[in-house]
Amino acid sequence: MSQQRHESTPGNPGTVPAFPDLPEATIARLPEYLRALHNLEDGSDTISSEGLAAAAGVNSAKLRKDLSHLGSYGTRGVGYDVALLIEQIEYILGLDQRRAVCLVGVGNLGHALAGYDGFASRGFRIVALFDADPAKVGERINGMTVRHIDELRRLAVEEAIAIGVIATPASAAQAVADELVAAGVTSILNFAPCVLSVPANVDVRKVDLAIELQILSFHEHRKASLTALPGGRASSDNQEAVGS
Amino acid sequence: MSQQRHESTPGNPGTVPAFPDLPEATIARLPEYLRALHNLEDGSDTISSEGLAAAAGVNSAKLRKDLSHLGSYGTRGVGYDVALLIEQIEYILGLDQRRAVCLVGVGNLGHALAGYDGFASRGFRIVALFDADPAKVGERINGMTVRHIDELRRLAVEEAIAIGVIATPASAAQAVADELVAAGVTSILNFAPCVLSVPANVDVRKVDLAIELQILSFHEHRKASLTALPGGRASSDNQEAVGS
DNA sequence: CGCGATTTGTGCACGCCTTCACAAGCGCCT
DNA sequence: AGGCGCTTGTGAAGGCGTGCACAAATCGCG
Repeated sequence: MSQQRHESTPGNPGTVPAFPDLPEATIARLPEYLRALHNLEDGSDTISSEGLAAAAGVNSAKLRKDLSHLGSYGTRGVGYDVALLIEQIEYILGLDQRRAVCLVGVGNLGHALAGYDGFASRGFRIVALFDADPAKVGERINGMTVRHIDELRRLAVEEAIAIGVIATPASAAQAVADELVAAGVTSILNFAPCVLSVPANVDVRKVDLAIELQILSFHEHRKASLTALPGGRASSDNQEAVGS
Repeated sequence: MSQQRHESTPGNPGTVPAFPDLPEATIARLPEYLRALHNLEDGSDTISSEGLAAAAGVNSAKLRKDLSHLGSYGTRGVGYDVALLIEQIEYILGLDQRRAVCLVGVGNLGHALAGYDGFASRGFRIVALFDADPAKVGERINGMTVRHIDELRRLAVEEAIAIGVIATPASAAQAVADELVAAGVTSILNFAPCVLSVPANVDVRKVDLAIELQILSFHEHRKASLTALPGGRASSDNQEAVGS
C-alpha cells in the first residue's frame, strides 16, 4: 500500500504516487463528505461513520466503503479523525492547490456565478471573466474586470488555467469550448443547454437547470397519477437525514 | 396541440393511465432527448435512434431502450416521428401543464434564476419570488415582485404551487424547506449546499455548483499525476456530437 | 409481389454500485 | 490484565444500468 501521506513539503513534485482509482460514484460523494465535515460544529475531533453519513445524507456502509477506497485511516471503536479526513479528501480532490478558474459569459447566470462566494470558499479562485459583448467588456464584477473573449487564449495560458466555466447561450457554447481547449483548459463546467464536443482528454460536466426541474416535474406527474388510482401506494424511498 | 394521450387503457377516458415505472436513469435522460428534439433544425419529420442519440450525446442502444420503456412509437426501417415523440416525452414529464414554480431567495443566484428564460421556455412558470430580507421585498424582477417569505404559505396554496426552488444561504435552507412543505410543495430544487430533511413524499433534487468544480478538480489532479508517470496516456476515444 | 435495405425493439451478459452482515480491531473500565 | 462495548473494514449477494448483437418489422423499388 502506497503511503501517499500528503506532506506540504514542496520540492518533491515527482513523488506523487499512483493515484487510487476511485469509483466515479465515490468521487462524486467526496465533496459531500467534505462539506459535511466542514459544517460539523461539534467540538469533538473524531466522528463515526454513522454520524458523518447522517450529516451527508448517505448510507453509513457506503461511506465506510468510500473512505476505505482512499486508504483512509479510521480507528475502530472510535471513528475518523475529522481534521485528518478533511486533509485527506482535500488532497485527493486537489483542493489544496486553489485552482484557477475562468468564466466565460457574463450574462444573467454568469454574473451570479462570478459573485458566488461558494467557489472561493471551497477551493477555487475565479481569475478571469470573459464575454463577447463589447458593452460588457470593462465592467467590474466582484473585483474583476470583464475582458473580451479574444483575450481568453492569451490569459488562460499565462495563468495556467485548467478549468473553465461556460455560462453563455447555447449557440455560443461550442465555440467557447473550442477556444478553451485551444487555451489548454482540460476541464469544463458547462451551464449551456447543449452537448459539447471536446477531445478525449478534456473532462466536461454539465449543469442544466431546466432539466432538474423537468425531472421534478415527472415525479409530480407520477405522484398525481398515483393519487388518482385506487390503493395508492405508500411513499417510496427518499433520503432523509438529520438536520444540522 | 390536442391532449393526445397514449392509447393504453382505452376503456377509461377520464383516468390517467397506469404510469410506466421508468428507471431513474431513463427519466434523467428524457429531458436531454427532448432538448435535442427541439433543437433539430432538420426539416424531416422523423429521426433515427442513431441520429437522435448523436444529438443528445448518448449511445443509440441506450436511447432505443429508454424510448421502448415508455411504449414509444417508432417505426422500424424509418425511425421516430419527431412531433409525436416530443409530445410523448412532454406528456410523460408533465410539461404540458406548465407547472407553477416559486423561488425562495433572491440573492446573487436567485436573482439570476428569476431572470433565467430557460425555465419559461421549457415548461415552467415562475409565479412567485420570496425573500426574508425586507430590503428586497417589493423589488421587481422580470415582471415579478419580490414578496416577503411570510406570504409564502398563503400564496403557494392559492396558486397550487407544487415545485419550489431554494436559492438561499445554507443556513436558511432547512427552514425554507419546512415552510415549502407546509405550503403543500412536493418537489424541491435545492441550490443551497446542505442536506435537507423532508417527508418521504417530497422529492428533493440538489445542485451544488462548488461540488461540480470539485469533481473536475479531482480529475485535474488525477491527470496531472498521470502525466508525471511513465507510460503516458492514450487518447483514442472520440466524442462526437452534432455541432451547434 | 417479393426482395433487400434499413431501423426498431430486446434478450443477454457483464460490470458497477449498493447494502447487509459480521469478523477484526481498538479503547475503556473494572 | 482481561473482558466488554463500540466502530471500522470488507466479503458476498443482489439490483441496476449499459451495450452488444440479432431477430422482427417496415418501406421502397423493380
